Amino acid sequence: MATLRDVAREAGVSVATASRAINGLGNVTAPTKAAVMAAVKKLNFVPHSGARSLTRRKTDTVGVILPDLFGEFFSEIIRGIDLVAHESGMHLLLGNMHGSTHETAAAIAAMRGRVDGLLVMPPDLKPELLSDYLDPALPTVLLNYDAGSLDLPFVAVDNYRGAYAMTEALLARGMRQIVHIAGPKHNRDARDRQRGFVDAMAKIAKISNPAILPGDFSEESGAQAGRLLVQGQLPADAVFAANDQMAVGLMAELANAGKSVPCDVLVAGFDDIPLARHLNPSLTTMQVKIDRLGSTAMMMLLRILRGETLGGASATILTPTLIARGTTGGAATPASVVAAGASPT
Amino acid sequence: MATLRDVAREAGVSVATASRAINGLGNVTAPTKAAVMAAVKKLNFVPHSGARSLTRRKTDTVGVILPDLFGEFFSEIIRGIDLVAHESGMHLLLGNMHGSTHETAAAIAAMRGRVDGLLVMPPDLKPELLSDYLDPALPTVLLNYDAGSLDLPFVAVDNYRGAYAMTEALLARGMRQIVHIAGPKHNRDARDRQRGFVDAMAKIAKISNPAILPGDFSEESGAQAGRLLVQGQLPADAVFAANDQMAVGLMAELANAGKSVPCDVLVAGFDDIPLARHLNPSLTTMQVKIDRLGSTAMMMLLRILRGETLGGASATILTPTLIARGTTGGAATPASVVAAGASPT
DNA sequence: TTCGCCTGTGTAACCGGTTACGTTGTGAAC
DNA sequence: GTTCACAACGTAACCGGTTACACAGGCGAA
Repeated sequence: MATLRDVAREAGVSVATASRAINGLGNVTAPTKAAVMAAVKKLNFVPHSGARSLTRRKTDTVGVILPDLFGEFFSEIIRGIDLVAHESGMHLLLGNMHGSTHETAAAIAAMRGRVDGLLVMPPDLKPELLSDYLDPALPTVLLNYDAGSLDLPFVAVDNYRGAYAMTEALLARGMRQIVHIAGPKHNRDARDRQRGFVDAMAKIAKISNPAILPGDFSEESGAQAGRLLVQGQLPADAVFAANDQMAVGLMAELANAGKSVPCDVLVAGFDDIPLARHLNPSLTTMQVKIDRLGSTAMMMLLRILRGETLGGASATILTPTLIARGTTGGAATPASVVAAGASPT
Repeated sequence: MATLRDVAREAGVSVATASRAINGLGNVTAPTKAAVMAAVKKLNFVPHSGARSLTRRKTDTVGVILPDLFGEFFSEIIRGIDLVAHESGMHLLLGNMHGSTHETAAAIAAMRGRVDGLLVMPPDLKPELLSDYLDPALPTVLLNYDAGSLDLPFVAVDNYRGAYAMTEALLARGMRQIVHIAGPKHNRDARDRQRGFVDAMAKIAKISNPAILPGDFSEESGAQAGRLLVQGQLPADAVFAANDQMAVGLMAELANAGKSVPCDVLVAGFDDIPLARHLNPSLTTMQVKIDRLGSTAMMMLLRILRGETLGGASATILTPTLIARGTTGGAATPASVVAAGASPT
């Protein structure tokens, strides 16, 4: 592989001149520059970004550290980040904390010297731990995590208001026996959604201690809740699942038991996964624009890297929007609707 | 940020000794090593990977260059790659060619000095162009691309045999008027699938020139094909779409027209996207284990990086497996089946 | 003519690690 | 007591770029 010295020798100039010519800095005559460029072409020289980043003290790369997340959520976040990063010529270095606290520390440490900034999504991590791992000198934006006491910029989804709005909508349809299927206990999103549900029930319908079934965001846990419901243990005219996956499991179980949605019971989810609109009936849900989460965070990071101060914009809260579909008898999306996104092949 | 010299000074040793102690090389007494380690802790020193990779001439990073792919396909590939990379302590640098040839060259060039090897998925690129862009000195494995004349290792899906097998299965059910919805003309996968279909029809049922409708892998193009079919332009007892997305669009259109699947017509797809099992009826399809594609490629790359020769294993072909579901009246998967994969939140 | 000043270019010191090689000191063998 | 081998450690060169600074030459003004 050709180095800058090779190019300089070939062009008959010094490395300094070659560097200046290549980087388009001033103080190089046109003929000299042409000679350097010819040498570059001839040796097909590509600057060694590792070496360059050593002196420039910037890598044009941001580290993205995500938990063990697969599926649409993961790829949408990356897509949002990439969209913005690409415009600014930044690269993405992926780190995975694989669900373990120890790995999280390792993933963050491994980024040193490789990245200019960090985008971290630590769903189940305590803020104190997080601040131990994070390098204060490395600009960092948190994804889907309210840093609270920590003074770190973040972008998050307003799960509370989303759940509140969905509950309000169900109540507005006259439902009163609304059952909530909760997410994992330790998960912040799940807790906020549950709070939103409980508060809406209390404030709007004056119902305290509404029915809540346990769940863990998995399809199977939604199915379990469904089995409890069809056994008639719990009267319900509507079910609000803390995410779409559980709603899917729930609906399958209801269908097995001959229960009709939305005639016998309304169903609502949260997230608007691509599957939601294809269910039969299609699923009413709160739409979270996941790619926006990534792109917003990346934009914030870029501004920090440019030395701008975020000021009041150091925290961004994205509000989800309600998508009324068939499971609440709402505007059923025609089955022929065309899903956004490219084909998988 | 503390450097190695800081650590050495703090521990009262030379940089060489500090480096040896930290990297666990021999020739360091226990007390010296302890002193160095104490200094490391005190200054919380983390080696600068950029500088390290400059001398070591390895970065412990592989570049992953993908086309503009979103959704499940994208994330499954990454997941497969990450699984293997993580075990070997390798990092992933993401590059996106954003669908343009020019960007592809840029993405590859930007990797120089940042990565030890490359995983590239260039679905619509001509081999000649590819060889221009690729650095022969940089170990590269191609994803889902048979390099043909180029002598590059690759891992691909046997689209031909998959399509052949699916067609064979439809024929075995007594179908004879099988219509194929093709994918984009320039797409290799699509072409191979079409060939598999045509050959199976010819060899097994002695039917030449079977009916083929155009498509582009999008849901909408599947719906268009569906509209043609319900207008009765073309007699059909089965439809084999070149991917699942188109099958989804097709089925929606058939349902709109009151056609019953599988009573009036059988439907089959290709890919087994997560949605497939949730359709009503559930979709018969060829299952492609996408994560395997990524993990296999990564394993091949690792072997090359370790200096092993791949020998005969320089090309890996993954064979898809037929999943018979409701749309062919086959073993309908119970609706309550639990989907694999984590929840999106 | 001499003194600046400005422009184009070269020299060499970095960036933060790794490592070849040289130096020192210790104990065993003679 | 020498000699030698070997282990522990230090010095400095290097990886491949960037860039502060020095330097040479050309030009206009005094």
